[in-house]
Order: sequence, then C-alpha cells, then structure tokens
Amino acid sequence: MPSFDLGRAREPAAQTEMNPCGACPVRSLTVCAALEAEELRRLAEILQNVRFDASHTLFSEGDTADILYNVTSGTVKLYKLLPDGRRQITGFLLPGDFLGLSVNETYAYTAETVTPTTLCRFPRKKIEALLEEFPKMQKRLFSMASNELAAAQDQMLLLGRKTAKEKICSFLLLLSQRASRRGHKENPVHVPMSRADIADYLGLTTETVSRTFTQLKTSRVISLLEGSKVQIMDMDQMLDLAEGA
Amino acid sequence: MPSFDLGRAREPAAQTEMNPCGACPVRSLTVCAALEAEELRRLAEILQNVRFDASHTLFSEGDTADILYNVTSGTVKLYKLLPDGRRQITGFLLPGDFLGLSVNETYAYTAETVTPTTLCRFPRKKIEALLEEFPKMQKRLFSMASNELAAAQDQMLLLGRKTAKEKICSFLLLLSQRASRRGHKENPVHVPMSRADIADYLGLTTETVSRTFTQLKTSRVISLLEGSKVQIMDMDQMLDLAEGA
DNA sequence: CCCGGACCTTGACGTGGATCAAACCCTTGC
DNA sequence: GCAAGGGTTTGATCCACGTCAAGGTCCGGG
Repeated sequence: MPSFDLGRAREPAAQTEMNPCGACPVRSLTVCAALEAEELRRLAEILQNVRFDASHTLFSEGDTADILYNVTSGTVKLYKLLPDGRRQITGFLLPGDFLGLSVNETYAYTAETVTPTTLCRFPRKKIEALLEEFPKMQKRLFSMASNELAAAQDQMLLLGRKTAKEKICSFLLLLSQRASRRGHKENPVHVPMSRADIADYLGLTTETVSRTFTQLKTSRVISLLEGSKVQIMDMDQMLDLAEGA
Repeated sequence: MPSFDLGRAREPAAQTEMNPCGACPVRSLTVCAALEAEELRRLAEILQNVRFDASHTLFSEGDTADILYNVTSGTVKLYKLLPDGRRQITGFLLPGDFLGLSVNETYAYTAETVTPTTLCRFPRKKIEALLEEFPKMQKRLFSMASNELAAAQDQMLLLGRKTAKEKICSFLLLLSQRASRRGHKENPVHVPMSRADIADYLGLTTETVSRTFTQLKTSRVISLLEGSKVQIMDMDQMLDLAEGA
C-alpha cells in the first residue's frame, strides 16, 4: 500500500514561483476565493504545487492526516474498502475541490488520481494556523463542507433507492453540471473514469454499467464519442430518467 | 404537506426560562459546547424551546430555510423523496444533533419527528449574526459538519456495497455507539424507529428488515426485548457481520 | 506489424432481495 | 369484550442485477 510518495512528483519549486495563487485558474471555486491579495500571499508561502500520473495513491485510509490538497487540474477519486475488497467510491474530485479534511488524526478514505493531476499541497498544521487568523477562510471552508454534505445526501438517495438506469443518468447529469460550473461545455460530457470506477461509485458492477450505457445508446438518449466523451442527445428524457419520473 | 406548525407546539416560554442553556443536558455534545457563560446567555436570548409529538413534520424539502434546530430529547428523521414516492432516510438525529443548515435558501430534505421530541429553535438570521461574533462557534459547527461528512461516507459504503445482514448489523452497532457517546447504556440498544424507517434508511424493504431481524435472532446474535430494545448477545460476531469479515 | 494486456462489451445463468399476499399481532376507542 | 387499524412477521413468487465466461477493442512496445 504505497503512501504519499514525493519521489514520483515532478520537482515543483519552479512552478510554485511561476504560478502563484494570483494566477490560479480555479481560485474562484475553492477556499482561496475568500482571500485578499495579502492573505493569498501568506497562503502561497505554505503551499507546494505537485503533479502525479494517473493511478497514483495520494494517501490511504488510516494514514495520519497531516497533508491537505486542493485539486488544480485532473480528477481524483476517494474510496473506502471492506475487508474482502468490496469498494465504494465516495466521490470524484475535480479542479477546485479540496481534500484531506479529517475528524480524527487519520484519513477516513483513500485518495487516488484518476487522470494525471496537479494539486496544491498544504501542511495541515500550517493551514490550521492560517484558519485561526483568517475567519473568512474558515467560513468558506464551512460552506464548502455544507455543499459536500448536501451532495452526500443526494448520493445516499441514489445508492439506496435508484435503479441502475436512474443511477447512470444521474451520474452523467452530475458530471455535466459540475463541468458547466467550472466554465466548461456541459454537453459532450467528459467521462475520464473507467467503467469499474463508475460501478464502484454507483453501487453497481462494470457489466451492469456497460449494459446500461448501450441501452441508453440504443434508445438514442446518449451517444458515445471519441475520447471518453458522452453526448446527451435528449436532455429532457435524461432528466426524467434520472429521477424515475 | 404540513410545514412548520407552531400550533402543535406546547407553549414554551416558561420552559425557556426554567431550562436555560446552563442546565442543558446535551450542551457538551453540540455547538454550545464551545461557548462561555456570557456567550451562552446571548444564545439563550434568541432561542425557543419547543416540543412536538411523534410523526410531526418540522419542515419539508424545498421550504425556505429560516429556522435551525438543535435536538434536546427524542429522535428526528431526515429524508428525501423521489417523484414516485420512493424514500431515502439520510439520517436519524439524536439529542445534541443540529439540523437545518442549508446551502441555498431552502432545506435539502424533510425533517420529521420519530418520537415525541424537544428542540431548541433558532432564527437563521440571528444564528448567522452570532456566528460572525463567535468564531469558536463557527469552528465548532465546522467540526460537527466534518463529522457528519465522515458518517455520510460510511453510509455510502453501507448503501452501495453491503448485504442486508451487514446493513442491519452496522445499523444496530451505530445506534449502540451513539447511545454510549451520549452516556446511555450501549447494550440493550433502544431502537425507536419502525421497520419501515429502518428499511428506508438502509435501502431495503420492511419485509427484508423483518426477515433479517428474525434470522439474527434465530442464530442467537441478538434478541428482541420489551419496549423496542435489542440485546446484542454476541458482540464479536456482530462486529464481524457488520463488515462482512 | 504484430503481440500482450487492460478495458469494455455481450451472453447465459443464478440469486438476493423485491413484490405480492396473507396472517398475526398489538393498541386504542367504543 | 370487541372491532378497527396500524405495524410486524411469514410465505410464495418474481426479477433486476450480479456472477461467470467469452470475445472484442484499443493501445503501447518490441
């Protein structure tokens, strides 16, 4: 079980200087949106830019939680395992998302990159000190946590009560909405994760995910494009299918 | 769809005076734990004690979220519905739990009492003003939200990947742990909610919940006592069953 | 260009839990 | 005491999705 491994990270010092927070493309989406120029400078002092290949484990469930991250590009998945290997992915993180917050001293889940990913890396202690100093940041973090909580409740409804088809449609719509909130085009949706990852996120198997995709394709609700893109052909029907209406 | 209905609340003025926050039995568990005497006094000024019968709807999904609550006794369930009536209970709240936080201006779920319940009632605006003034309270609220987020991820693992038997065992253990954290005896666990509520919390049907209970009873892992109490007879096996080990 | 391996799709079949349908409690009210 | 109505249990049957097993497709490396 590989824990955090700086060896695989490209040396980031130069990049840290060249791309300070002021020029950060995802600033408006994340904690940093709350900060003034001077505060940003303080934040930049304790941060490191890091880059990882796909399928790199950032940290594992149970590791001591002394590093926090902010995704700046790429996709990260969070998951929990049962002793026999069954896996539940609890979230996919996109640019602007924050990870590593933990209640006790250890991470409650494993974090692994899905695609090549760049992140800001913060020592937990230093972030906590900064939070004391900048209540605006504290407040912003709280509001992000509230959003995540609401999303978690939606996901519980999905996992507990939706059918396979409803799950897949909800998932595609979620990706679409998240893309548009980040200023990307929302219709051909980019779906960077594997069928297996989608299955473990939705509480299904790869086979069922695959079958459901072809079923949606056959009924002309979606069509599969080059480069893991999915075109939503009939948005109205998609919205209905996602809620079982 | 009955929204908040003060008519059914016992007039609480006297009680508010007689049981101010200083004497609150759940204070150590909730937001208020972070506050000093003077701050508590300020909080007490904006709070009302209210009491409701069982099966009373505090608010519905989509209502304007201008009231927050803190449970002081009893049990409350939170749920979301699909258009066709399928229901997912996203949480059961016990004394000390907080509810009503919302991202937009509306509640993301319906809240309904399971048993007769007493709560502290806060106008949202006034709480928000107080939060600005008391960063300790802000911080405490954030740490409570982080805890809830971790619990939500456990619940996703349960809903997406556990079998019926594992779900029921996990649920009973959760109730047991929460009781003990509140200083109640953890072994004969009090299970105040109906089979239908348990089913909607675990993503099952009442029939399956009932069958699983009898199955656990037959294999002498639990036994059902008077007054909706469940005795865990074999705690080790229970712990194994909950994780599929 | 061809090979190997990872991922995806498709098919045949099995099953855990849902559905449908009674009975069987308990209360509570008359 | 008895009837009515909600919750719970139990049984018989069904089916959505899982499991098992091939193929198919794509891609990177020799």
